[in-house]
Amino acid sequence: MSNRSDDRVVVGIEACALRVVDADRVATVRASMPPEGDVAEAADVFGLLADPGRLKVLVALLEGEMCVCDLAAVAGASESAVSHHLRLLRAHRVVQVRRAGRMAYYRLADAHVRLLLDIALTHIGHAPAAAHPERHLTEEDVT
Amino acid sequence: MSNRSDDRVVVGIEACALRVVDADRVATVRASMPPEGDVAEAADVFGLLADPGRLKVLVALLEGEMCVCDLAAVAGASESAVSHHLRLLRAHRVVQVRRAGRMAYYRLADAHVRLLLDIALTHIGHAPAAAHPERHLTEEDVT
DNA sequence: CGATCGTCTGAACGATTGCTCATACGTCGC
DNA sequence: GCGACGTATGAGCAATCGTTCAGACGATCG
Repeated sequence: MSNRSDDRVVVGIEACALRVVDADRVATVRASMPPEGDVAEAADVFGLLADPGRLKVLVALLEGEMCVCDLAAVAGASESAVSHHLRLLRAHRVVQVRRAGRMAYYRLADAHVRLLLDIALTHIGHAPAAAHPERHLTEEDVT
Repeated sequence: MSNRSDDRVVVGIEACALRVVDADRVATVRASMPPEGDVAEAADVFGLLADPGRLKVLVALLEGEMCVCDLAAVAGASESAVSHHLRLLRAHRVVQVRRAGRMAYYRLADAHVRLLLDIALTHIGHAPAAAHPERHLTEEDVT
């Protein structure tokens, strides 16, 4: 599939023109890429799982429904912070609430998110311990 | 800060004391929760997938290795932005680079991330269209 | 050799995030 | 009724993120 690799092509498919090396491949992959909205939605869902506090809340909910204050205790966060998290998760239909008196019992409402959680936690345990760059970069890895 | 001694309990397991409703359950779930480091690591990985630009790059790499400029063309981002993203992904061992002359060909290096991508994209397509609250909240869902 | 290319990097800025604080709501006990 | 409770919300702030810009690096071409 090697088109002239010395013949750069300039494409202006969307907004800006970028040089590409393998125009055919770019076109193919571009075509097989899910629509912009779906990618954004997926990124959004991943974003919900990207916070340790929220993630702990969700992991706790894997075991069944819980009220806000217990979730806060499990996650080691303030009830206010947990409530904010639950609001976000509720807005994305990831959790569901059941009200009983003044209590609010939350539970996972998205099997697909539950699957993502299971996979992530399963694999993290026996992963090659990729690295723990808390937030800053710790690269220089490529040999 | 006194509490009822009948059912409410105050726990001070970690740093702050929080009121809990079901102390046994909190203890159980707390025990079954993966260690702090693992949760943080999982959150970190999800964070890598939480940006649309980065996600598009990774989805493109699902189909095989690509050079930076082609990835930029596919993702519709600047080559600099893509390079920054690839640096992050490299630091987390999510992608791997192969150098050929002045080109750099990247490819997915983490089967576990590939699985997460597959699942997310598969399910997003035929999800109940949870909602598209771009960034702001669009809740008022609980009946 | 110098010019150009593909890639990588650091600094800086704007946008977004997640927290705390204060407060408001509905529910329960007195 | 009143007060306490569990929860929900908004404002505000500090920290982080993702981008662009400018420039540097090694590799290749003439």
